[in-house]
Amino acid sequence: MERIAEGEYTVMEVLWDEAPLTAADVAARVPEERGWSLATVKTMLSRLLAKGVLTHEEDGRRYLYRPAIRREDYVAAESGRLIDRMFGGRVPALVAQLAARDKLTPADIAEIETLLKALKS
Amino acid sequence: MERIAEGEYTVMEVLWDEAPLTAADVAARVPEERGWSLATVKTMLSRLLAKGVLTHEEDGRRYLYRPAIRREDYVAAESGRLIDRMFGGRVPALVAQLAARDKLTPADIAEIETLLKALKS
DNA sequence: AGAGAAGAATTACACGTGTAATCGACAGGG
DNA sequence: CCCTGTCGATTACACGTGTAATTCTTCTCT
Repeated sequence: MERIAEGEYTVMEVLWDEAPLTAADVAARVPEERGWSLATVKTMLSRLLAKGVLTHEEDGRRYLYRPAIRREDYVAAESGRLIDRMFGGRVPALVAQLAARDKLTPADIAEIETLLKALKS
Repeated sequence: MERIAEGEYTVMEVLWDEAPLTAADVAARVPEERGWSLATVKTMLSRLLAKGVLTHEEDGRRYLYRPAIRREDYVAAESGRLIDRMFGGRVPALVAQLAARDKLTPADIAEIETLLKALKS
């Protein structure tokens, strides 16, 4: 699967959330903080099309864009890459890391335990 | 903390594993698959120095390089970024993701459970 | 002493990315 | 029917990154 840059990912998020959308609609939904012009958003859309992670269909003289890949798939691929690179592919090493850094609230812990328990049945 | 590119990270790994090292030593320890020339490794070292994540001390007419940041710190920062970006900062969402993708072996599950149990005391 | 090896520093260059501006086509309002 | 705004397409440009080669300096061996 083609890699998606960080800025491009912002655009994908918009479309994963709601699709299909026109370029203008996407621009309107991109988080304020990015402060992007419509032109910038259009560049992103072209590049994402070129990467094959978006498709577009014509709607009069504009396009409606929609994701060509599923968010879960991409997220899974990216998480996998990180776990491989930084934790030797060992998920428990990641969890240990988070624990050591106090990134786990008691609620998180409980939730994860429930989740794991369900897996074993 | 300065961001470290993927190739640069390879070099950091070498030095986190063993330091201080000369440029030639680092080059010798970089994984074969990268197929890097000594020149390339030296470029990486310079850039990492410029980013402030390495330090060097003189040893005769060459340098000995060593990490200026701790691996755990960098790994924590990167994992945090991923979890924020892709899982809205929710660790359980990440774990659920991994579970849904069968990324968790029974051994992993057991290990994580033990880990979490230890946290609650 | 001179030549070659070994180091770091400098320069190179293509590709991806963030961030647009500009261009050319067309549609709708006056 | 023409102007103006709206589209997508094309072009721009600087910075980071992967991947070196070249240059300048100094040490060492003959």
